[in-house]
Amino acid sequence: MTSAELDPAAAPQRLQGLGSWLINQAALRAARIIGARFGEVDARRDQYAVMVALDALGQASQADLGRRLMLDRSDMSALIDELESAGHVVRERDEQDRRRNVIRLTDGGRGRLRELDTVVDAVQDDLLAPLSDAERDELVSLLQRLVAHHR
Amino acid sequence: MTSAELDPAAAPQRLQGLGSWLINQAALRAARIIGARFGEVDARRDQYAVMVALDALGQASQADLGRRLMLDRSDMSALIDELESAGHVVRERDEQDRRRNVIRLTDGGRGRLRELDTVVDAVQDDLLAPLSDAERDELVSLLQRLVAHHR
DNA sequence: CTCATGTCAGAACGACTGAGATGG
DNA sequence: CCCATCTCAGTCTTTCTGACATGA
Repeated sequence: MTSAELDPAAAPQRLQGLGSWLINQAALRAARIIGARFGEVDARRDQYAVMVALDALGQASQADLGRRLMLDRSDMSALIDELESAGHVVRERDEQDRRRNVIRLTDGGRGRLRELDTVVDAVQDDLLAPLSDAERDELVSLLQRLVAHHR
Repeated sequence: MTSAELDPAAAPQRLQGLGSWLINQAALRAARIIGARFGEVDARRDQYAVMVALDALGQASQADLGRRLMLDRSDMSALIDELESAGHVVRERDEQDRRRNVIRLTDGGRGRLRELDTVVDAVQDDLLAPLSDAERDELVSLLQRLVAHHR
């Protein structure tokens, strides 16, 4: 009998052994931590994801960003609007394929990204606090395979 | 260079190494699978969680259920309403503490729970498909510790 | 007076849907 | 013609807030 079983207000074992339930609970915790830390600097997770992708790719169309980040095209419009009016990205028509908007990070956007990177580091440390470095790698590896499988 | 790096529409490595992002992506996948499977039998995840908790505890107040399952007590009202009108639970005033509602599973509710258990098994197999049994245990164990730490 | 409980209305957020305009 | 991209308006779902009445 472990001490966990003695917790007077714990979820039932049957749920705690369920991957689907645990993943949802973990995501709930992650969302709260992210919401708190990102809220302090007036940012959101999806904005950060877009900027990371743009930093890695150099440039991308909105549809491409949506596919890579699993964000809907319709939500991407408003998202890019925000980043553009904040001066973090520029949006230009692609002259090779004039349906596309080419999105690129501005210098200001790169600065903002570095700022958010420190926030993300803090989120990671907070969220994964109970795990050792090796365990964090293990968790990341397992989740990578799980996510990669469901696409 | 692994094959994953060659995926033409993959999220950037920087995001894929982020526990918080991966957990959210995994939760998104889980939500879709759960939504699909539970939708087929006209059920939802939170209804299942409540019934599992009641089956384990015998009975519980709404506030207690909310604390154990991380559901807001304001949302618990409508949730219990649904389960009650479906005949899966009964809601009675606690005569020892008349602020509380005592919730208990009905026989019909226990039958419904067994039905949903088979759905949950299918969800687990689908969601955790790419992982071996040992890896599933490892993932569950890591997530348990992560969730337990953030309460 | 305080705190906990249950109920309610509504806000906030994220994910999604359908339609239209433009262009390859 | 068909298909992809972007935009817009709006829905659906889950989570959360604030308020209130009741009662320990």
